[in-house]
Amino acid sequence: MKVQLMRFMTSLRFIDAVAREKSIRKAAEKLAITSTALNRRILQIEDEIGQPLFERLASGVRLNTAGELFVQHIRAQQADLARVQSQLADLSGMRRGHVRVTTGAENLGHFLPDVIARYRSEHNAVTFDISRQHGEAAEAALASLETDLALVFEPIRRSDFQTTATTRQGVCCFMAETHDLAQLETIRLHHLIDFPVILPTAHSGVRQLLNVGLIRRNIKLAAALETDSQEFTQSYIHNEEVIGFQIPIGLPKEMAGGQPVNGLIARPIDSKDIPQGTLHIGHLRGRVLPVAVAKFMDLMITALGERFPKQLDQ
Amino acid sequence: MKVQLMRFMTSLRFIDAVAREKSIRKAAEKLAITSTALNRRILQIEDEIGQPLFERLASGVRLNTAGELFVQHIRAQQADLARVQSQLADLSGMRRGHVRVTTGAENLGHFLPDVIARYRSEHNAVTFDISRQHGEAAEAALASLETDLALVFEPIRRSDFQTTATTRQGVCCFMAETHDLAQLETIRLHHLIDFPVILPTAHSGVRQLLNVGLIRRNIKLAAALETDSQEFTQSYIHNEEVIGFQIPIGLPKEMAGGQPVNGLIARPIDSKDIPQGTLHIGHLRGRVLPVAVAKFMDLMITALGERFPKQLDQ
DNA sequence: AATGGTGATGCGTTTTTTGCATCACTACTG
DNA sequence: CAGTAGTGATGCAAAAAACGCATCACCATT
Repeated sequence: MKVQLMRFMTSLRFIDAVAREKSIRKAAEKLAITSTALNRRILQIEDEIGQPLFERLASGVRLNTAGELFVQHIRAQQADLARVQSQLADLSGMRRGHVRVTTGAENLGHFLPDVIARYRSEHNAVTFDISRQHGEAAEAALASLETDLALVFEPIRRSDFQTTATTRQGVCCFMAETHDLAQLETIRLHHLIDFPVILPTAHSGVRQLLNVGLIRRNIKLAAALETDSQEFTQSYIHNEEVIGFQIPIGLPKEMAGGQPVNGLIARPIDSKDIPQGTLHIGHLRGRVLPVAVAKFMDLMITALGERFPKQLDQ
Repeated sequence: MKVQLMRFMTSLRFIDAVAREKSIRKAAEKLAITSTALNRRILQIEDEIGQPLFERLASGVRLNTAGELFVQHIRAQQADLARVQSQLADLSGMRRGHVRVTTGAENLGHFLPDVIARYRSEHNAVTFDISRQHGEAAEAALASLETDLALVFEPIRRSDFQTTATTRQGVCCFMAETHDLAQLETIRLHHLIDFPVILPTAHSGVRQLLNVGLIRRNIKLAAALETDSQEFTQSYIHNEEVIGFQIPIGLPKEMAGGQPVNGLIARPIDSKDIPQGTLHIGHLRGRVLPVAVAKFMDLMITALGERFPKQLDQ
């Protein structure tokens, strides 16, 4: 499907590209034009604005204060144009659109793929961008309009993050079903002592919750590895009997329910040891979301409610 | 003196112009280009959008639903660009900008001229557009981004009108200082019976307040004339001893204080007969105002507070 | 001093936009 | 019912704008 690209936006898109690449020549290459053409477009806009938008350095260019303001305007403008296009598509019955979601690692394994497949089965002209960013970066991506929706697990830092739904999630361990601890219904932190574990990376919400519990109970774990790749953790467990950590939404449905899947099994950690965390779905406060984005968000919330009927808050 | 006109906005401005003129040829004339050039620009945009924005009629064109949406986007975009330009001017110390104010007739005589003169004495690179519209039309002008600020005297109808300050205003009569009623400190409605009056037009806030009182007291006035021109009323009073109506903000300061000015004198109507009305200063809810606009609004509120310290609400 | 990177600029070429003339259509009018 | 005056659409040639090449000037690093 060939996307029509609003020619009246060309100069603005170019400026945005240069701002991102911090170099006219590099941006020109990405945009498939010559650096001279791009350079002159920028000079022309700067002339119309009445002041420069970029500082010229030996190594390229950098936005100055005016440029920051203007690029912010450009992005807002692009986002609003996307919203309008989405509305237009909606009223002509085409159900086109584009949705950009930023999420932590937890939701990449099962939740998001499921929801997106479900959404696209009804609206297959809607396309998606999924990017993986932890908490603060995800919120920044919202603010700079680089993404439309964010799923953030603990904590929310910025006031311009508008939460539309949350669900409480307790941390689980998962391990080979032959592991000693697999016998227990619920795991206490002290059980984990001396078993090797794979920890999520430091800036993930799961790790931060873990840390709270470990400090409170004054427990040190034998961290064999540190990664935020759930895939890696899962396949590594087949090689060495380590314990991984995850929240229920990051596990297959049956595993979250306590059943073994592919030789792996999950067990909840006692909430007396580790408090439950909150998974937030939200967008930039004050934005009017494109139709496709709003509908996808609704579906995510519905799906969340189906999986966690008791924990969902709207 | 609009020098450089953001070329990247040209097509959008053109569409806006056609939407306003409801005719490609008429818009083309205003824009000083040929109708063919304008026509093709519109066809091109419609092609990029993927659907027509205008219905073609024998008498010209009219926006369709998609067009309405898109033009709304264009106006929002223009307003935001103005805001950014204003901010850029602000940070380069130029204090440029443009402010569009819509107001009822009350404020055109003294209040707005005074405030604008005061503002421009400090920021003479800021330009103004003053347009005169009663209540509902003023609010619609805000919503369609045709104006930045509105001063509306009674009542506010739309929920997207964001009030930033209000002041209570009681209706006054004004007349020749030789008029019989000029003796009274306060005027009751029944005093007015049998004196000829000049009424404000039906859709003005003052007239509507008057009507409330007249109906309540079951009084009919001898309306010699109906006009919303304060100028006309004032000069007519010199020819025939009629009584006019106005709120304090529409009168010279001394006159509002009870002093005669140029042979005219004002007297308040008893608030038992006619309730006080509310003058609202406001803008479109959710808009981030350009720097120049926001500062001008602040000054208006300050000036309002100076003239009516007790009645001001913020 | 040499090198490899950056953005700016003169100039001829290509692409886009514009204006003129004209068509096709519709509403109104005598 | 024919005539007229208005509308938007389109083919084609001219004008304007954007583009690409070659090159300059500048700066940091080697």
